[in-house]
Amino acid sequence: MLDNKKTGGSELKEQMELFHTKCRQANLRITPQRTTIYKTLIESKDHPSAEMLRRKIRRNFPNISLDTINRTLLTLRDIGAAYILEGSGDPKRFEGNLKTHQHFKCVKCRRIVDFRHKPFDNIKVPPILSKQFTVLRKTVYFEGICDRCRNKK
Amino acid sequence: MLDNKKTGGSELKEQMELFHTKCRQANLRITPQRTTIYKTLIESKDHPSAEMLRRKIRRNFPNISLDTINRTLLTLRDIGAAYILEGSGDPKRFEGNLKTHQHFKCVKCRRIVDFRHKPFDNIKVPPILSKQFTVLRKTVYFEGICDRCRNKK
DNA sequence: CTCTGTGCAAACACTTTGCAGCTAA
DNA sequence: TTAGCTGCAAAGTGTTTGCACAGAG
Repeated sequence: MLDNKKTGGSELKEQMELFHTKCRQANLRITPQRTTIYKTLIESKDHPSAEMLRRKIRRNFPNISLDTINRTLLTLRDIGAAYILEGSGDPKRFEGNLKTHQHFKCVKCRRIVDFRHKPFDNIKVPPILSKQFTVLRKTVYFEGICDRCRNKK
Repeated sequence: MLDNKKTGGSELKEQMELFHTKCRQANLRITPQRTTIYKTLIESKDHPSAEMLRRKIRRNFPNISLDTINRTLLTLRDIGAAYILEGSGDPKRFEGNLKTHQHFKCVKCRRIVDFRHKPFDNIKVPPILSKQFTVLRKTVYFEGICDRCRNKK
């Protein structure tokens, strides 16, 4: 992370215990695979895909299968221990409206709703970014459950 | 779009002319397929995927192929007439760090960089959204070219 | 002992690529 | 005429699913 303070070394152990508690609460078994996958994920600073994780994990755990990693990552998301940053697996969705606006996406039905909230129109690129990168697009993004899906069940 | 003003009816014609100009500037031919795809895209309020567009277009243009739609959409993006909102086609990328922070993504190498800009930590959900939807995640997101890729060429 | 998790293989969905024929300019 | 575009088919990549066995609780 840009501009990051060092995180204490014993924090990891703490986080793993917290994770195991979370698993028990969700009635999930604590398996070596699950533990390794979670540990490798939170130690990774590169927002890994399943395949990227597999490469790291296989050094110590040669027989782990990609399916297990995929399934486990989705499980982690379901219990709120991780989230998907990028790449829905769903098809690409295109926007042709170039006027500044923002988006809300329903995680259930995948509907994407445009909205316009003027205070978001002119968010500034923080200097820490513009110093290093060329920013081409900036946006404020919300995700959740839409009215239709909430009313369904 | 939530909270939208009506757009004038003749705006479409204007936009199509602008598009054709853009094509000529980019040395792209103006084909019936391209015209239809662009027109259908900007008339769609649902951020369509290639497949969703195909269904709409096939009513009037039964023989259009999905590949053409896919290719054309990428072309539209390349000339800046559209952009990809969602679904990179790339594998899912996971985040295990649940502390509030923001992301920058390089569109060339797909590197995702964390950063922290405190003013973004507590963006408020606009009432127009919270009235209708349950917001689970909110974030400020930047996209562009990272230092490494810029220095490469 | 029981029931969830894992690994394997197959199925699936989406996207990309190569190529021959077509067409806008 | 000729470069770029389209449609088709095949290949490629990532994800999901069904099933039998293994292992956590």
